[in-house]
Amino acid sequence: MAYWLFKSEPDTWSWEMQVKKGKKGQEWDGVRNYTARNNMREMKKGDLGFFYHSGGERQIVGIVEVVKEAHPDSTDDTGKFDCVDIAAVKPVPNPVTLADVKADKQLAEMALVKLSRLSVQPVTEAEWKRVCKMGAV
DNA sequence: GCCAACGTTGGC
DNA sequence: GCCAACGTTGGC
Repeated sequence: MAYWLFKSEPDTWSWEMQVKKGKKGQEWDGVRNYTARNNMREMKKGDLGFFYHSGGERQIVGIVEVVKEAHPDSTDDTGKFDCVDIAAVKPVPNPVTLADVKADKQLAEMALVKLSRLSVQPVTEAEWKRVCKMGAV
């Protein structure tokens, strides 16, 4: 089991929109970055991820599950990019903000801090547990 | 709205 | 294959 973090501008694709898609989930399409694509290719069905709102909110608001492994991105006409399908699992009762992550010594090495521009990031098991604890999951 | 970080593109 | 120019992202 691996853990990930999906970033999105809430104006473009929000947690609320993700929840409305239910258990069937939704293609995480539109990614045009090779590192992010490669991360998605590593994902297995059943892997879990955080759902992070960038922009004005900057906080982890929910937990998602990979429901379909990497396949060609239907919105990409170059054939270079893949995406996975993810479904909302449950909200984070106490959203963990970027400031919270930065202020926590155990999370200082998180990709969210170190690789702030990467839209699909790996999360270690230790980081996962720590954020879940902070978020009262 | 600015700016730093960084990925991508294109000329050589 | 290198590197400068450029565009985009995202935090502040």
